[in-house]
Amino acid sequence: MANKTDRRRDELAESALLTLGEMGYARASLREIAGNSPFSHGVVHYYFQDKLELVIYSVRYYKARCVTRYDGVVADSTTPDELLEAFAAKLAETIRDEAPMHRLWYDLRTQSLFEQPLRDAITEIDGTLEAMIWRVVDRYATLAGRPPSVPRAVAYGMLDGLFQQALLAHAAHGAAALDGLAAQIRTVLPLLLRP
Amino acid sequence: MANKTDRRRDELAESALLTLGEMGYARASLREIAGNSPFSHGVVHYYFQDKLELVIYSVRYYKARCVTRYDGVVADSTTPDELLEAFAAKLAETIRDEAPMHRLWYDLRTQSLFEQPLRDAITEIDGTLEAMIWRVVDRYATLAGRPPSVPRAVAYGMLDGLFQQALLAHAAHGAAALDGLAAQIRTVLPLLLRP
DNA sequence: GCCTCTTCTTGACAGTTGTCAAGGAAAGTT
DNA sequence: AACTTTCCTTGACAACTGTCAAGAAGAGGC
Repeated sequence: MANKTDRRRDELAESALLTLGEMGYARASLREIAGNSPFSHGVVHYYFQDKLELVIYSVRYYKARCVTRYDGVVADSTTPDELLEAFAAKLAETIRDEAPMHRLWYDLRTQSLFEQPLRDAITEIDGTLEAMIWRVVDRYATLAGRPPSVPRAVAYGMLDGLFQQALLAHAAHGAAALDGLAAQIRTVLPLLLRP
Repeated sequence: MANKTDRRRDELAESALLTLGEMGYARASLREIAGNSPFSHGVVHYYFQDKLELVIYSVRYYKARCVTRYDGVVADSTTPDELLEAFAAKLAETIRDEAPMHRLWYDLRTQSLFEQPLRDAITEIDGTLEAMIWRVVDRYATLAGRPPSVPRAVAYGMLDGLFQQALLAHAAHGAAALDGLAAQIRTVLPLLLRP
């Protein structure tokens, strides 16, 4: 019973993510979201109290899957350079394949600066992303036999900034920007280890 | 004549920035913007063609002033450490004093991922911010007598990412986050120079 | 005073939004 | 088969949006 309800919620979340990724948080109306789903617009209020609740549920639903994106890279790499290359490739790949989801994430994170109701959920998810990145950096340090030179928050802030710039460049200049990102990662990751 | 018109445009921009910084791009209506100005809501279309034109004009108006924010730091510092401390302090200060303007900037930059009409203006302004940051890093390198270890775009992406995280932390946990930012800058800036 | 051009206000327009209530359809239970 | 509960659609609501046209208010020249 709760199972079936959650199934529907997930289904709605999946449709919502499509629309949200295409239009952004502000311009994605419930009617548009429902239009990209097998249901009508009224059903949203049967499964969610708010537009906000739907949005938060949806982004949680997405991020829950994507925080494991680099775990394979971490597990499979046996040398620092191999990890670095695999990580850089994966970063570029996800911009290429999931740009709408990433811009949605940055959209919501920025909206959380204006709407408190979003803040807690966003802060929590951002923390899981930081942990995800730190697993990569930490493994990279282990493989290199050198300790990290920066704390978790710094590693995440730096790499997230580069990722965001790459996303912007990808939107502006197309796929060529992705090569730039890989090069940047090759420059930056070694700086995150003590010499 | 063109002078008086531009005067009014600036006046409207100033009011618009107040409202935009408070509500964000999506929820700041022209009526609300005009309500925080000495004029009525119709006047916007006398001086601007669009809401978009007003918003772009406004953010340009603001950023034109604020890209010189660190020029004093660059000009007055005589040692690497002095520059570093002054830069870190200035970063924290502007989050404390101008948080609404910064969240507006990130809001617009993210919206440019969804609305092409915004993209060119945003890309151009982002370039001036990159140049602003590079003037700091370049001067830091000169004072230290060591060359930078990363290109412009990397320096900007990294520092912008840290700044954004600090802005988020400031919104979530208050002014305490600003000390963290200063500490992070002390950690990161030296990494941007070749050993 | 009269006329003209600029500046600004008012009021309306068509469209969209989140929300919700009323009731139909479907599924499950007895 | 009758009844109950769950699920979903439809249609309406009040509020809000960007835009624009009509005309008032003001400034300046004659």
